[in-house]
Amino acid sequence: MSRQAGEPAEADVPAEPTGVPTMFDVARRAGVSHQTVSRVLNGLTGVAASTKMRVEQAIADLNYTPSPAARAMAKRRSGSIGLILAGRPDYGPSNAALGFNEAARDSGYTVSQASMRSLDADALAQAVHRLVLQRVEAIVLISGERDGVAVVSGIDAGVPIIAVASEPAPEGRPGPHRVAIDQYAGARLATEHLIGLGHRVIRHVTGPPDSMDAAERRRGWVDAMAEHGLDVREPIAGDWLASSGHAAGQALVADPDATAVFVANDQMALGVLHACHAAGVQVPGDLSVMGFDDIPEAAYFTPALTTMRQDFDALGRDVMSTVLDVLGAPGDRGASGDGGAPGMNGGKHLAPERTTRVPELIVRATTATPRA
Amino acid sequence: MSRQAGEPAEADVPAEPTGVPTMFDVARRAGVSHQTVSRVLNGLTGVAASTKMRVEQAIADLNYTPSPAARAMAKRRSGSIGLILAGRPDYGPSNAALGFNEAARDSGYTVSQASMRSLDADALAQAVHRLVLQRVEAIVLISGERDGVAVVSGIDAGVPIIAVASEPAPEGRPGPHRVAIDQYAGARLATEHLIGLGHRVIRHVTGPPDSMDAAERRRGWVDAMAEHGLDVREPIAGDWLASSGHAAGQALVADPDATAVFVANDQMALGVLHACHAAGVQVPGDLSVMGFDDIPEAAYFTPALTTMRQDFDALGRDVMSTVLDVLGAPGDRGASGDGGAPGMNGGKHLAPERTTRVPELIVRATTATPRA
DNA sequence: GCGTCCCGCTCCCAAAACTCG
DNA sequence: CCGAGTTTTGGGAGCGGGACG
Repeated sequence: MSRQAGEPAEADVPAEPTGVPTMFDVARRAGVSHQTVSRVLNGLTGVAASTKMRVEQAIADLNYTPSPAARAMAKRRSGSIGLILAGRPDYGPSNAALGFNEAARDSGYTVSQASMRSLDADALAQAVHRLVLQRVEAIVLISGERDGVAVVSGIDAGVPIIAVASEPAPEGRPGPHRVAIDQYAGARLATEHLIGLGHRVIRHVTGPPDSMDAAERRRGWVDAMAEHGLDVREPIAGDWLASSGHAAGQALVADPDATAVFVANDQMALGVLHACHAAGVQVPGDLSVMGFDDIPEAAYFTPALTTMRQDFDALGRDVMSTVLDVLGAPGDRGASGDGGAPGMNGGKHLAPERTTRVPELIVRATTATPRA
Repeated sequence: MSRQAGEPAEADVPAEPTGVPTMFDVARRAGVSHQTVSRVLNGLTGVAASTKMRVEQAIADLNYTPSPAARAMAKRRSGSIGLILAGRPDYGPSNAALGFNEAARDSGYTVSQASMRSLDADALAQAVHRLVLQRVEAIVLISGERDGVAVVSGIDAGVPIIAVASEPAPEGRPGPHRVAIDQYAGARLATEHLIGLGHRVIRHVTGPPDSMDAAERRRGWVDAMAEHGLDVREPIAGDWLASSGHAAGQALVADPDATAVFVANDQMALGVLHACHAAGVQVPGDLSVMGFDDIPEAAYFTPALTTMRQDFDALGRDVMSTVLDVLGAPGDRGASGDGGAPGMNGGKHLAPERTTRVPELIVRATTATPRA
């Protein structure tokens, strides 16, 4: 009886709804029960075609849309996935996140983002916690930091966690599900390209120590060199930023032996190029430079950068596909990964291809045969 | 009575909760009623310190966290804001989104992301629609497209919409709330820097026609030139990508008069630099080049790029601050902007500074006095 | 500080309507 | 015309918390 008094006394016909219409409003208008409305809403069978039509008409008339909160409460499923993007919003992560976002939407999931510039352990743990409070059904972590994944593994989130991580899980502690592009293979390809050109002394500029991608790229370089019987020189440490590439470049130009360098990402390669130019070192005449990522600008570096292209968009989709697998596999809800028999992923959603993607070599103008 | 039969006959003591604990579980454990729990949860007064402590202990013991769905339903507030990031995830938008995300979190809001690579009208309208279905309390659009804002203005979302848009609203149709960095002022600063150096023929490479930022930067360039009595040459059309900058650069090097160029963003400036290098045109000796944005790589272009720095992170925070204002101002819930008296924004949250930010000139090595 | 009702929807169960032989 | 078997539909009890009285 909280209705306003003084209404035209119209028997007991419930007044027209004022705020957002509910299922009951629709039901009344269609002359059916709320239950029937629920049925047509969820596409259940057992509703006469004519009734269904009436209900749909009423829904349209009222401009009714179901309340996600009520639905989530009743079904005990939020229908949303948490996404944590930690660190600088670089080309790779941003694009992977976008691909993931679109894939999630296509699968009917909503994505709740908890991004942050910082990648310290506390902040990360808090982000996971906030997402858990939100009752997301899974958490996706995009941040190549090894420690980040470790932090997250340590949390018993109660929901599956899927991380973009190119390194395999450490023995014994499975941790989150891992998805990635094969950095190791890409690095080998890059190094072999240089070797194939005839280079013998190929140096490497790494990414930051805590980056798994950086470690895998370095490992690929080491293995390729070793396999070809080439000397593995001490790598030069970088941090993904062009500035560190610049510093590395200054060290490189002082190395009389090096005829080529495999730089762990394009931004640093830009820095190297800059240093070479400043020092009068010709690229690729005096030094061949190889990048990694193929950011859109790479083709317009001076000279145009030879690099490894990665399909980040596809990576994002792979992540979502993994989420679906994990969510579809009952009994696997929890932070820890597949402790059971591998390969027996019996979810209703199966990733069409679970083979890891490999970066693609894009040859441009910074690599050539070494000087005679 | 849906309990499993065969339980140890233990009178009628409600069984220990099995799944996620609820308020009632907490209440029982603390020996209070469920809404006393609610009170301490919401920090309301009127709870004895001792009781409060018991409740808190119970909460901790049970590891209880309130259900956001239930709360949303009861309070009729989702506590979440929708974010649409449309188009390529470039440096600017990505960082603004990050800043926004962090600010939203700090304000206790959750952000539901609906991003997409495409920026066509339909996709955008659908994104808005999906967000509305999710009952977000406001929608933020980050995408410099004029049409995007137009599309969104046309939708009666029923919730406030805040767009990053550097152009003022067209007369008559206020549309969404607008927040931006002052592109016009930045462009004037850039142009004046060049003029101050002594350049007379300064050309301009624009961003895509539908970009508001591009239009404002162009307008700034035009006005600055005109005010100094300089000839306003036909601008060269670009699309933000380095490739278009490269094409523009090729046209530029063929222009014997031009001694400087103001390029609408750093990526295109990179393309211009590339073209200059290929054509043997010295920068800044023969041609001064000015960029816009100051992406992290700009300092390592060859030569290092003079450009205008924008604080995207702050922009993101400004957006959130505006959202808070709008949400705090009752009676303004709807897609249309402030039809009322401006300045009287009486929300409980007031942006500390609502003055528009201006980009900052970063002088590096691509600009100099024109050749004699 | 506690009882009570309500938020908007889903699920379980039963009632009604219809089909046929 | 009846009863059994099938649809189609409706009733009511939660789900987990918030606002009053």
